[in-house]
Amino acid sequence: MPELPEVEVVRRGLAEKVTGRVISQVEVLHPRAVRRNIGSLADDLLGERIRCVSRRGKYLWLPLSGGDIALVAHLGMSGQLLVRSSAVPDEKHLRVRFRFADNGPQLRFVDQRTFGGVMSARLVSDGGGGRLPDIISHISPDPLDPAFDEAAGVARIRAKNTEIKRALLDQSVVSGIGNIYADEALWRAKLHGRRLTRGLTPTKISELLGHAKAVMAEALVQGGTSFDALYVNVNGESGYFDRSLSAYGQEGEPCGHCGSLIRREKFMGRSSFSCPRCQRQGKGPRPQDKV
DNA sequence: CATAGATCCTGTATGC
DNA sequence: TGCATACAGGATCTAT
Repeated sequence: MPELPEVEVVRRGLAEKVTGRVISQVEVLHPRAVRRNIGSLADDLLGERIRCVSRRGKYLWLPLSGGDIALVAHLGMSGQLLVRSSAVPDEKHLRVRFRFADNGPQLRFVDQRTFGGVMSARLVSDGGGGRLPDIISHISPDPLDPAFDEAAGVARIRAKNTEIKRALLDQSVVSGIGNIYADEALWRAKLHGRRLTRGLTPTKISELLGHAKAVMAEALVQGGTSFDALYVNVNGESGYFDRSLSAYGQEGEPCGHCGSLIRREKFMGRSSFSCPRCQRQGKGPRPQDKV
């Protein structure tokens, strides 16, 4: 559920509440919530000061004062990063707790489904003057990144011989987009997710990326999207963008463009929502055809 | 190498 | 009422 706008809301909250603080204790309550560390999570983090909070796509990372290591977090489906006073009782699905040397509010990683996790990683060059954790070096820049190169993004999509929604959801092609915002961007571009990348003009793909950027920026202004209170900011509060969705979850509702009823289809083992009139699947070549 | 499908996980909703 | 099943789905692993 948390996609780029929701993760960015969390990033801003963390930047305000944990920047500059020194980690004094790491308590792992569920081993599955921690993976791919350099050494032990506690050994890598204890005594380190948090320099800032960075994000690429759906990944967050907190560079540490030592200079070469960061605390990395991914919320998965149901992960939450909460900043809570020690007086607040432990959440039912509390997985990892970070305490600080100032004895102020704790940082808690809470995750019902444990698809998410926290880990330590080495910082390496991102090839453009910045740094990012080595374990996410395969993740492409996201459309809200000031350094996002739209022409390069179009080229990466065109280089994939697959359906356009698959390409949009592939974080190594363009990051930050999940099932909700993919459906919203495709609806705005009047494209069916099964249309093939090879059958689309660079102009159309550029337009689609523009819609993805716009819809995620609009969602961010409203604090993100939430359906069931699983997604919350660091204070445990939900966003409001679900009231503004045009396609995702709107089965049977009239399309905002033409009034046809939004349909629901299975795609990649999950639900996709689209307008049967505005978003025609078309014919065109099949993915297995040679160029 | 690239792409596609299975898999992890648990709470909620639905059906019989 | 209670049990079984479907569903939510991002990223990783495995198979082709």
